[in-house]
Amino acid sequence: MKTEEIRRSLVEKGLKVTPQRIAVLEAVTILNNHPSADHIIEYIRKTHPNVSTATVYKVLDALAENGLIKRVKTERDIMRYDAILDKHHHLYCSESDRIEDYSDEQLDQMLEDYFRRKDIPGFSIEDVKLQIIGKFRQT
Amino acid sequence: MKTEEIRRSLVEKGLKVTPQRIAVLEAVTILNNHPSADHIIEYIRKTHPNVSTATVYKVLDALAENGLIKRVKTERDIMRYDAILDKHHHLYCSESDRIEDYSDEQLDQMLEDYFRRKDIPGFSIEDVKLQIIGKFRQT
DNA sequence: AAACAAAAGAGAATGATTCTCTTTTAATAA
DNA sequence: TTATTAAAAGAGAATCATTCTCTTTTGTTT
Ligand SMILES: [Mn+2]
Ligand SMILES: [Mn+2]
Ligand SMILES: [Zn+2]
Ligand SMILES: [Zn+2]
Repeated sequence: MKTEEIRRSLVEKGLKVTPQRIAVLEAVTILNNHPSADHIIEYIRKTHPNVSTATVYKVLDALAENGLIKRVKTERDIMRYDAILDKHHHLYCSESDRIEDYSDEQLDQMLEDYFRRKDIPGFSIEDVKLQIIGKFRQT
Repeated sequence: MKTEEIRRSLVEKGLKVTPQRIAVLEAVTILNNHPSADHIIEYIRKTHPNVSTATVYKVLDALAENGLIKRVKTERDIMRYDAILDKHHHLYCSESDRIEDYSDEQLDQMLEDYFRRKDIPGFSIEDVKLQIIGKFRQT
């Protein structure tokens, strides 16, 4: 995502264009391994040494609220972030913090079909998330 | 789960039988709405006023490590616990902290079949968890 | 250029959980 | 039954990701 594109997407959402927001959105895009706030702060500070921790959290919130990034839940007490907005699932490593993307339209289709037919009494489904936990082979 | 049964299951796992462990395991069983550590502490203190917070956390860890209870992850920064050990999924309310059990053998079978056929390159699956998010109708 | 709401910065606060250290206790052996 | 001892409990401090509060700065609009 080029800087110009980032500017445009911020304006589009009615968000003020600030260097901090640009930097954070760039960081999440470039650090494409579902970075944590800490990762993002570390990365950003190389070029913007004075960015405050609180600002990064506030920016991440604003971006997530406005659908410019997604939050990725983990087993730990640490939120991770994702610049990929298309529907996809995640492969979680059971022995490290690695999280990889997993897109599978056939699977999504199957689940959608299944839950369209199958009614859960007293409950209306909004979203079905899959956490696929396992081990990555070799590197 | 009767107290005697609890004693037996602790012994079976090689865990010392302590009043605190019995109380916590009883609490998780009786508070059958996937209680948090806080809920459990509150409940236990009615009859065991001197139980320490740290002890409850340590007991919950020990019970979970030994498969006597299960951890239930939430969207929040709060762990919940489950005395039901059979395979089941959870329905998460998108507007409250309510979590209900959802068992669906047909679904499990479908997913198992799917992932037995479908290989994810470089990844070996250990577990597939489903988070079903939505709204409970009426109460 | 001025005005102003929104955003950033600094640092304290929060809160679930973990840690450290001391005391107690359940299990086992004598 | 009593003594031994490793494991567990208790108390309270520490941790640490995240949030909050308050002040200062800045992006956007006139
Ligand atoms: Mn925490
Ligand atoms: Mn927290
Ligand atoms: Zn992703
Ligand atoms: Zn359950």
